[in-house]
Amino acid sequence: MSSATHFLADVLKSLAQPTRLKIIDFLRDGERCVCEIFPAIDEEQSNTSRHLAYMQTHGILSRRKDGVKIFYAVKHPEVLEIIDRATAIVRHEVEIRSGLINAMERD
Amino acid sequence: MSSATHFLADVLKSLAQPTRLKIIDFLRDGERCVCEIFPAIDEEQSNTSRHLAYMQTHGILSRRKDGVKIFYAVKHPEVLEIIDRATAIVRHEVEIRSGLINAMERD
DNA sequence: TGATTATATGATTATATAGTCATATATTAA
DNA sequence: TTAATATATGACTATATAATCATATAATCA
Repeated sequence: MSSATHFLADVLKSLAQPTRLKIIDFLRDGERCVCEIFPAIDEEQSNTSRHLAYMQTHGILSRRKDGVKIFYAVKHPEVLEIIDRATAIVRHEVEIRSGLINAMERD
Repeated sequence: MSSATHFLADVLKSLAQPTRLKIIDFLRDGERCVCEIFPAIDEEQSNTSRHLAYMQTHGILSRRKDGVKIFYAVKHPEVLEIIDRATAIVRHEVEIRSGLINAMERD
């Protein structure tokens, strides 16, 4: 299997996790330090730190150090575009499935 | 954690796997039966069948039966848009990283 | 220097995932 | 009815993942 396909899968995998999606959503307004991120998303500091490191390693987030604080930011605008399109798919699917439920109820 | 975030993560997870990416890429031209898909991507029939079922369950692929054959197709155009944007991220990252390697070699 | 704050990481556990082999099921053809 | 073909699935294994707790490291401040 080509390494490009694996790299592509890894980029998508970096987004395909609830805690990471919450982090990215919180970073929509711009860069934030870890100390702001983990309380905002209501996750443990250590777990948040691991997910941030994961996304930075996979090229999804940038990292900047200022004193003791580490600031992370979304690195590519495509990340937010991907999430917006995936959200559109979720919306379509919810519509389709609620339509099916309504049709069943009419039977 | 909200169920919408989990649904969103599941949609992205359906795309974030090398074998599934190969399947989706093969389906870019339109619907294909399982018997065409698994030889094209060079995977076992059973493994291919599982990934197809996974993506159909998660709303990524549509499924149509015609005799013994089952035809699958990409259900939402956003799926291909997502993959194209993730590919752009991969390209940017490869550029950034090869730039870093060149800079190291100049030192 | 010693205390405090911010972040990262080792060790561990529970769960999820991908893949394989063998086999079941369903449809069509002979 | 039997054989052949297409697809799905049970059982299993190896590996990856997410989360937690405790602790290490690094920077700043008193």
